[in-house]
Amino acid sequence: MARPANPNLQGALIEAGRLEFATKGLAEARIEDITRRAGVSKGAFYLHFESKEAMFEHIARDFVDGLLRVMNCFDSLQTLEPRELVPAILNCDDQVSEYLWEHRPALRIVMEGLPSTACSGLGDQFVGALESYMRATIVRHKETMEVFSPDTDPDVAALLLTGAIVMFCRRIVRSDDKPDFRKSSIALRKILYGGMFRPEVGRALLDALQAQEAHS
Amino acid sequence: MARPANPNLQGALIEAGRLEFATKGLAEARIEDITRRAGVSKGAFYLHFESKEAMFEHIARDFVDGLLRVMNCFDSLQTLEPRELVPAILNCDDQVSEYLWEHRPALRIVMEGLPSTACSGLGDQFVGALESYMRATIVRHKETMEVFSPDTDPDVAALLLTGAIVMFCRRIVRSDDKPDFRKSSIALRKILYGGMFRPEVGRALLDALQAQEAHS
DNA sequence: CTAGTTTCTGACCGGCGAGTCATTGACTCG
DNA sequence: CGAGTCAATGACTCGCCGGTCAGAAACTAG
Repeated sequence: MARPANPNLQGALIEAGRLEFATKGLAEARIEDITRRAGVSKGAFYLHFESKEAMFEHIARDFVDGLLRVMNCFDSLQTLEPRELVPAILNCDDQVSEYLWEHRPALRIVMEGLPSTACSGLGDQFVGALESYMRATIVRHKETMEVFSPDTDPDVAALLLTGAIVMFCRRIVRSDDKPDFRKSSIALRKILYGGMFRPEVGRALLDALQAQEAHS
Repeated sequence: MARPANPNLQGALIEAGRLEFATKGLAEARIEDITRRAGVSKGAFYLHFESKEAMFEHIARDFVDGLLRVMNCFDSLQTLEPRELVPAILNCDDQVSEYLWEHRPALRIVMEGLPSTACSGLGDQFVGALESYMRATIVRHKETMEVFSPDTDPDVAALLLTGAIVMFCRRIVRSDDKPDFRKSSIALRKILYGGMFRPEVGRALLDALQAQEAHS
């Protein structure tokens, strides 16, 4: 029973924060720049966020949660036959790439290290989450699908995959227009599958990748 | 002909700076903390460095220059027979790992992103330098050595290798005691060689890796 | 020892920006 | 319409820290 709050304010602030943090980082971003970009006064910021760091963490957490949700699509791969596998994998790759591309400012925020006390090692946490997700997925697939060659160490495979993702993220953050994710993803998987999978499975998947490559 | 300057002062400052920057980052590190750690007064800092940023850049550049120098050992691989190759490669891996381990504080500094204006994208520059170094090496080896399978794209191979290195750097920065680099390096190369090299070469190198693995 | 020179010290200054809060004014209800 | 409520404002405060510089200290030459 009084002046109602502007329902878009928090959203506008967060969007402005994403952009400011993405270009300047936590330390260099100024609250007044964020609020100016959102078209409100400085005081309004503190109606929605405890502090600059709180907003930063909010944005980062949001992004990582969303990403992990999207990445769940890899779980559905377990039930597939090898022949259906390649298109399904590439589809997952597309979804993840799309999410990353859509959320570039937040991605950029998260990719920076930040060893400060407040939001200690955000980039680290991000990469760590990716890596353990990849490892878990690989272990599960290794148990249920019999495609991995038996001496492929899930830790090492996870490291390689995560490293590749990190490099992709880097490219996404840096480039101004959308790269051809599909192409890169095929090229990468060709190398990885040749090295990680049982020879017969690897060869089959490689052929399937080749077919997809010609197709697109 | 007057009071002689303390010859260790600059070195002590740099060492202190490395440690402070490594734990707190550029923005959070305080000049007084650096000088206190070095056992000198605040003013002494400005006898040797223009500003905080200048010292930061100095430390980072030093580290990257040294790393690229160490990585030149990969150049000598071109003249080797496939049979001698694996021990030589692992030897190079050891040298690089050793350098990274020795310079952990500086590595940590460089791994953080820093989108600020002053030292824009230090981590980015570092990874970029690594990637283009890897790409150049791969291209050269591809021309002269005939081990790569013809459809291995140097860009993609460089991306994978660089990603792996970045993940290694991350592990080095995080761990308190020295990881077993040799073991990880063998496991990684097993996967990569299976996927990137001509089948006959790949198999030979894989066997050699297996032998090295048993040996250590 | 003294004068001259350079290193090193640390109290001080100034600017900057996070966070505050008295005030304004938009809105609701009766 | 007027009283009451709460969102929103932005001038202000305050602490912090990068950077300075007058002076003390350390040393040398003669």
